[in-house]
Amino acid sequence: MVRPPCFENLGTKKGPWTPEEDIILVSYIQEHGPGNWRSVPKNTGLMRCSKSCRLRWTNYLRPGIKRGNFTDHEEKMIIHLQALLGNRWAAIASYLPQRTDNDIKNYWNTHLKKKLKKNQKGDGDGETNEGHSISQEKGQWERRLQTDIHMAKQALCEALSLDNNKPTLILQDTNNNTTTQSPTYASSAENIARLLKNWIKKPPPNETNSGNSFSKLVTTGSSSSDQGAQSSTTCATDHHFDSFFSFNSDRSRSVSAEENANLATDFGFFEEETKPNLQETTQVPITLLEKWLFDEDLMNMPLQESTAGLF
DNA sequence: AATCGCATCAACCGCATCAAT
DNA sequence: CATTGATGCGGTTGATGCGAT
Repeated sequence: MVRPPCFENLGTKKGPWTPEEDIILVSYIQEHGPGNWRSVPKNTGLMRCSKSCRLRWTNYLRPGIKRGNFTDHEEKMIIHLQALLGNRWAAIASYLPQRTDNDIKNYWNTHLKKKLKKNQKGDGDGETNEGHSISQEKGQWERRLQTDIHMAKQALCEALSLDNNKPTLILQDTNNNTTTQSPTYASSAENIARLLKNWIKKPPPNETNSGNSFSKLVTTGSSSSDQGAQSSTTCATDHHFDSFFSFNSDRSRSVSAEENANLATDFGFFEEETKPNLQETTQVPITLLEKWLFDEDLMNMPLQESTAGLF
């Protein structure tokens, strides 16, 4: 069969997204929810292919995503998970709910690879090199198993979260008080607000250039795996994970729920009554596997040692 | 100040997989 | 079961920024 090209329509726009396009996309998703990407360009008039819209949303505009400034812990996790799972970025990203697979992939290729090489030259016996070589030895089924366990857990978590008809986002403040909020596009609104601020400061000469300058100005937003695109429920699940894996030292989750709400409201992304509600939530107990996976000491241990008990 | 080369990261592309019919 | 369309994933590319010269 002949697969239709991604850019099904002639005249489909490529390259960096403009603020206008972002706003259109966010508004549309706010109204209709993520998914059914095929219909997005049709219904919004965006001259982008469905794939491009999905990617833009999942990697950049989706709420609850953190960009740049990888913490030491995140770094270790990525190294550890990469050794374990290989280049399965989506699977790795599912353990770092605030990060997108694309972000992790980029970070791996630009920073961590080099770091590992350096280490390899330096002491030849670093934690990570060993992990890497072991990953080669580990059979594919083992990797699959690792991911499948997580997938199953995620599915379960998702199923549980369906109890609450309204999907919720879970936030943790500086006092480690966990709160939830209904899904909003606050982060996206924040992105766009910031972006427009810069946009106004630095009005681009024309539409084409505007995208470029804009894309460099915006530094927030980007998600975990593409799962984020599936539904706001999944998004809630991501935050669920994030909240009970409170390993992330960089807890400065950019903006609080309330700040988000205000910002987004200021920006007119949702009506007053749809402002995020802060409510309490139950914590999901951490599993042994995840305990093992995220244990700080284990992360510093050569992989072979740390996996000894599992296989 | 101009040029060059490297680093970074958003976005693209093609293939794989899933789901509907 | 086969076909087809939609979505997900991972590798790669290209535009841009930035430091060195």
